[in-house]
Amino acid sequence: MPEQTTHRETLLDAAQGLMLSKGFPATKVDEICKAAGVTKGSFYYHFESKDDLARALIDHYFNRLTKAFEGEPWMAFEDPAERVYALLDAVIGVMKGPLLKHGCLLGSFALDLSETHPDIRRAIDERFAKLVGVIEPHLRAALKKKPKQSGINAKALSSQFLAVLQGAIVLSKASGDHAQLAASMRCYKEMVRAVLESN
Amino acid sequence: MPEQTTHRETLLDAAQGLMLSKGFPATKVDEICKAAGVTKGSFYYHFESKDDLARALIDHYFNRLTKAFEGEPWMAFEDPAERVYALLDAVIGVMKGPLLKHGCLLGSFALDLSETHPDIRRAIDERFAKLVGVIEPHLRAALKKKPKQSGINAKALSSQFLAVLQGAIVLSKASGDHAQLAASMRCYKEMVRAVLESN
DNA sequence: TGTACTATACCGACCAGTTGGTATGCCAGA
DNA sequence: TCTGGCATACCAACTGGTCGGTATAGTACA
Repeated sequence: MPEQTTHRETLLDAAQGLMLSKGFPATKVDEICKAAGVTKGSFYYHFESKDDLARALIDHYFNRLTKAFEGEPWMAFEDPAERVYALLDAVIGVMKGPLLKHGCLLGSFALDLSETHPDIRRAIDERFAKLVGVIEPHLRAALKKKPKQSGINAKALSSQFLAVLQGAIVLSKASGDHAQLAASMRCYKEMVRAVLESN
Repeated sequence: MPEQTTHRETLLDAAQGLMLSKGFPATKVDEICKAAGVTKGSFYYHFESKDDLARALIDHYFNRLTKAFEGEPWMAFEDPAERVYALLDAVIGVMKGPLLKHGCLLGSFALDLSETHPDIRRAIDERFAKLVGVIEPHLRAALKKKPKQSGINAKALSSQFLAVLQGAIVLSKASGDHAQLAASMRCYKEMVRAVLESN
């Protein structure tokens, strides 16, 4: 596939920006078209419906998100705990970029559409599982190296990572202060450190 | 003030239920009225506009939330750490009730309305600060009793509490599994324990 | 000349908000 | 005790703009 020759990508990007700030239901198709500099006919050539766009956006957004982590050198560390810390630092870096700074499309869709759009709920759940799956093996390995086991397991701790990420977005939106995002993730990192170093 | 003789409360409750599941923009005024068994004229007698209802709902919801914690015996403990653990257990209890099980109105509004409704954003931010303020002094006291100080302060740790709460809701909506809610909060509790017991 | 795509005008359902009205309770004056 | 004025609470029908989606007539290029 060559570079984007069509308006499809433009529409996806425009929709992503608008929906990150207002959510899916409040974002109107006409508005997306205007922002993309594209007409409505073109929109409905590329997408069956507004819901269809939502499904496409989940893919689009998730791909960009994973791409943002490619090339990050966090995997290089020998020690699993160090890998986890480096990964969290990489996340903090991505939080400053356009993909997370103004919200997370997956989280926003989860709140707005989960109960009315079962297929979308499932799509989001899958992507969430993949995100959690990135950090989980390293946390598990780090926990195994611990002398004393606490009541915390790798699965809960890695889900917690995503929960903190999503919650941090909610708080930063409410406060209007993007710095809160990184602060929450740093706090999670320190708490993980406390868990891994407790003995 | 006597018992509710008007439809105002009924409308607020109906709107709360609908908006917890679909969010504000997707919930239609007609729908609220139908759910409340009330006509539209009555709605616009009690509320100036749909946005006005949102503002009233923030109050309504927050009051119910704080009321749900009244009578909880977590303040009784001498040890500040024990107070924190008991408070978190109380939160886990409230998470099973109707106020949090299907979402949090403040979080949902924060994502959907923060960027378009500055006054609502501010109202939510205030309530969030109050919620964080409930746990913060006890965490601070517990941290002071610690032998060695880590890089974690009471402010960050108490904000983290709210972030985990909000994030847990996003995850539970995506998974369709309400049990995730309590699991996240229990994980936070154990992580706090690790922080407080690390030496 | 066909394929891939774009532009414009339009439709019908929907939806926030309005209007004009009714029922009820309360209080003042005769 | 009747009466009339007034405020509160509520209702049903309506309005005008909005929004998701469509129909159709194109254009650029192979």
